[in-house]
Amino acid sequence: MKKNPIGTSDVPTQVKNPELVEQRRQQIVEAAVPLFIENGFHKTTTRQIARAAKVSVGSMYEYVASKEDILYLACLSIHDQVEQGVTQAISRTDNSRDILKEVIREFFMVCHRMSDQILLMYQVTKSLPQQWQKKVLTNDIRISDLLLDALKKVMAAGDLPQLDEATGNLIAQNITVLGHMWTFRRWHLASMYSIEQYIQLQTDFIMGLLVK
Amino acid sequence: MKKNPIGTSDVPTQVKNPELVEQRRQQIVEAAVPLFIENGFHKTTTRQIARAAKVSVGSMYEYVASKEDILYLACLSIHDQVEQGVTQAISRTDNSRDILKEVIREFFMVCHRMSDQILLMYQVTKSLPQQWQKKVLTNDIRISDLLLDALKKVMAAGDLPQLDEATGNLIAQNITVLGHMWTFRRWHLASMYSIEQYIQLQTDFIMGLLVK
DNA sequence: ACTATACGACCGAGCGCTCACTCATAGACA
DNA sequence: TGTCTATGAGTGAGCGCTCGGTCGTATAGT
Repeated sequence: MKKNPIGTSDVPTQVKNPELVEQRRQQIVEAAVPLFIENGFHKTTTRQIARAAKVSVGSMYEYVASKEDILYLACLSIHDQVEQGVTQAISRTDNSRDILKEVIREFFMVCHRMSDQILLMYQVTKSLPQQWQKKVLTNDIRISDLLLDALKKVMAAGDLPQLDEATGNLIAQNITVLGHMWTFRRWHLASMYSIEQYIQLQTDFIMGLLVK
Repeated sequence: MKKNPIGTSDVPTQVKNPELVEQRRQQIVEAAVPLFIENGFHKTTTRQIARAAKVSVGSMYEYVASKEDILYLACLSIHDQVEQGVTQAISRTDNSRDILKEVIREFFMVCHRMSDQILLMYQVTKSLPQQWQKKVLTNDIRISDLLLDALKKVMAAGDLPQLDEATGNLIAQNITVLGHMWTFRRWHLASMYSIEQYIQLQTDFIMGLLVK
């Protein structure tokens, strides 16, 4: 089930050989993402990307129809990494007690590691062609759904009160966003808390332990 | 204490008359913000802004040194509106019981009203000149501090357990971010909850009523 | 009251340049 | 020889910003 989002995507290419497409696109995206993070999407030029990817401009455009395509591929790739990180983390903690707390911790650590990339997504989603915006947003929600699964497991085990669908869903999304918060408020948060403290406090907050 | 952030700012101008600067800049910003929201900062041209503001390009550049200046002024203006909304809301609920809940509701309603603008800020902050990025981020934190004040009032009234500084601060920031969440996940959230339901559920969540 | 001078806001054609994208050609491999 | 991939100089559309100049009004001089 190693479905790769870059090769099999809805982005057209001139090149016949699928493995080559796969490989070159990875090359391009891996070069582009740091540039986007550093300079932003709009200030990054296609020449820069090509140079960093060690491909010629012309060649690059064999694998991609526009600069925006690269951005889209980058979003897919980032999302894929986050999702992998989360699923791995979840499977790793599957049979422990306190699954939820563990999952929160692991998810937050993923956010911590991928801080810059997640932040990038917040900035650029609106710059994508309409048709892809929705796709990227939907992807984002898939992550929340993974957390929701964990939450449901805990509920099923009877360690939590039964919550209705709407409430459970919201909590899952809250966890996601509080993880992201560490990325887009990092500048300020990190001056007050270490990532460990942050996780600790937020976990307590989520579990409803802080107030009352 | 009607300190206006646009006229008295650190953005240089060629024009001598301060009131005129004030007025024209407002004109420009009011024209620019909807364009930025609709097309993004980079895809909006200076000509478009000038046209929408009913000023000539040349004239516009008498009040502003660069396109980025306009973005900065826009950020200041948006922040100012949010802050005003929040302070007004707080003063309005000052002597009621359940201050915190009221403040949360009012803040969330501000986020609801200013959805597009807040979303814009998330996208563009990184496009600002370094020197102003920090300023904008710091502004953002001032809002959290307003919420923190409300929280402290409640704690002082004994209606909440005493929380240490670090914890209280985090809760205030969480409230802020959960408000913002309604703006950048609105597309998905609004399909499940009305703003009223959202406020209700999030308030319960924040007050620690949902879990356990 | 009339003219001369100065001032400062306003204007918009156009300059200089950047950058996404193309295409004619070359190379690799079967 | 024919097919697929690689190349990078070239192109032109479009952009932010400038600058020489106009015009309305205030002030000074007579």
